[in-house]
Amino acid sequence: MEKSEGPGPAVEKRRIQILEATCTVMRKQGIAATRVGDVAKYLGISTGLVHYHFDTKDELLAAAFRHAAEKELEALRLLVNTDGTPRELLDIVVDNFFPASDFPSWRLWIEGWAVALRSESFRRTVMELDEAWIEVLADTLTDGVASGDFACVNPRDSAWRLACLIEGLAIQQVAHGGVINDVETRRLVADAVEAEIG
Amino acid sequence: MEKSEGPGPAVEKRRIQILEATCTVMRKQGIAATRVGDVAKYLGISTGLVHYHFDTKDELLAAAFRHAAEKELEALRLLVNTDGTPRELLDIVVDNFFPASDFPSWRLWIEGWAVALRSESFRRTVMELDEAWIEVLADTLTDGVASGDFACVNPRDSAWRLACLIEGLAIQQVAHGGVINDVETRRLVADAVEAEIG
DNA sequence: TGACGAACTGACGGGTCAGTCAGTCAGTCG
DNA sequence: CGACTGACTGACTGACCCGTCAGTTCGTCA
Repeated sequence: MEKSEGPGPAVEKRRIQILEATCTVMRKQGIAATRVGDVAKYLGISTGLVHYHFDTKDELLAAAFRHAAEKELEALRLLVNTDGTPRELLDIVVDNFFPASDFPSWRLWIEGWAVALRSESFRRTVMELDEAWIEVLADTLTDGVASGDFACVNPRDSAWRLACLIEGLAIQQVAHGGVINDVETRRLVADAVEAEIG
Repeated sequence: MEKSEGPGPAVEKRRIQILEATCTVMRKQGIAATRVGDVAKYLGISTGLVHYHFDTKDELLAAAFRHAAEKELEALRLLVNTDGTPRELLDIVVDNFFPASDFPSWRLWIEGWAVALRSESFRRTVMELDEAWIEVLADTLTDGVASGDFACVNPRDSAWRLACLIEGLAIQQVAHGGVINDVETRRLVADAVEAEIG
């Protein structure tokens, strides 16, 4: 068998298994409080094995974060890749973005932004994935403008504003713990959406 | 001298000195990477003395964060407490909020939100201070509406939307490191401000 | 002057945790 | 079969760092 074609499927399987375990632990304990030992214990393997697949803890955490974010993005793209009026698709995207729909993910992102301040690999991941999200929103708006459903002056600007608004609201809701409630948040976003496309 | 009136001025002075040193270290190294020893070394004192004034590291960090945030808020309130048209005051508030005007503070806030996910004392501080900021913005808008300068349907809603938009943009700019540039950010905010008060 | 306590020191205990390493074991190839 | 390799273990180490504590200094008050 040819050996120069990189790691075999068994190794790749183990890598992914470790990545997903790391995601689970990160979601439960937070990125900063995730220990290599916790990941190993979760899988019932040794810490040595984790280090066999990932040289350093930082590398492990960054890879796990990217893995989680890419899976989420892929799921969103699948959702948008359906038939539907521009308005329906926009609602799907905004709903998916929404804090309430998936608290753990927002918690991960909020921590991710903080880690990105000091870690180059996190910074790149967070930047790429965050932009990709906004790109999906921008495409949806652009399509709607092309079909005459929406009347944005500048769809890309609208996408950035809506995305950033939702991020900010997510922080208020997730990190602060419900100063502003879910209903109110949805109303604020809905009004902003109307203002952008109206 | 009466002793039951709490700690003397010397002690209070030392407490504040330690708090501000902690802020400096936190700004430079980040909250998570701030050690008690670093604060002590910065002031040329022993770690024991830091613990003499603050029982635990967590208490120190939370108090330092609150101290910094309250000082910033006070500065903003002073700025707004001047004469000026509603429009001028609004510009002052928005400008002060702005990422570019004070990167280190935004970095501290971004980390603060992440820490708030796990720390009750941080959560309270971040929540109170964040709301106070938004309150200042809301008051400015409300005054403008009362005087007939602005035409917000609901000034409080507008304040929340603008504040969250700016927070989201700050993350894009500070954590990601300039995907979106300063000029573009200002334009996005300016357009949103016009839309809200127009 | 001497007692007293508040402010302060610096060495140290104790716990945590990332990463290492010698060695085991199962599967594969010649 | 026997040599070899790659996946894996688990005990260990070395570093880090929080919080403690016995002891020192110094100002104040009786």
